[in-house]
Amino acid sequence: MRHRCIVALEVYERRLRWPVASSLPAAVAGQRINGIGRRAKYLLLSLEAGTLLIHLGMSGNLRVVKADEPRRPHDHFDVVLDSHHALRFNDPRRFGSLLFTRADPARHPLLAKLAPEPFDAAFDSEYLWRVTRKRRVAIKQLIMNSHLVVGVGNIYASEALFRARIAPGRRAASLTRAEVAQLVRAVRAVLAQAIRAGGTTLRDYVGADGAPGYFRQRLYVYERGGKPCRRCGTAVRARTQGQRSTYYCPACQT
DNA sequence: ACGCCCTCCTGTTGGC
DNA sequence: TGCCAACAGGAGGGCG
Repeated sequence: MRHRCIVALEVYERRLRWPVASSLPAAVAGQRINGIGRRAKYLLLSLEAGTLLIHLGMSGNLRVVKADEPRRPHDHFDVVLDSHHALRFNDPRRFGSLLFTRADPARHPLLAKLAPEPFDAAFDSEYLWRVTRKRRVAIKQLIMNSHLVVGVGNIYASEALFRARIAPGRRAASLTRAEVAQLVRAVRAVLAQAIRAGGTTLRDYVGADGAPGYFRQRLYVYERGGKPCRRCGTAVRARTQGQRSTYYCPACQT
């Protein structure tokens, strides 16, 4: 992928989370991929003239396929490479996005205000302590706020809080210093383990090679409502917070 | 600045 | 079996 040239960008469906700019194929055709990066959940393909930003949304996936592989329903664009392969984006719900910027991608409006990465030194317990003070919002919703910390989606928010033994409905400001420190460690641990397992396949998620992620087998609470807690045996509870499902153990998490 | 709620879209699941 | 509502991995935006 890296150092490959983009032969063409073929867009089959422009109606993604943000409409795909019609100028995009011409802007990236013939460009070399100088580097591949990531910021929060945006994939960054660094080209000579700018940067392609790809977001998978909830149901998107990106796979490397042979360029002549027949298209399937919900295949929305192909980044065709000079290796006779294509980076193919499929997304039934079309919550994903494809953007291009000629400027520093960090200054793109969608990236400029993003919080530190969980593995950055800047995301430490002092930082989380500071941003949780005076916040009335529930801690689970706070750690899913990408303006405060990025990368923590609905699954990992429940899992991190379980591991930190903090009830998801607690107001952020009620956390003690010790709990904040524990939560920073838990967020990092959960994400590190999930990455190692290849992610979490609930239904149809696959990686670029088509393989599912195996972290689902290691989930302690997510999607386990009514089942016994893996630590204490108490029935795991399900509830809704901010229109998202939340799972927790009422005994382990306080 | 903050918190709450809505929205985009399609596919699957579960209840009746 | 069929129908329909609820729900699903994200996150920007509007409003009070």
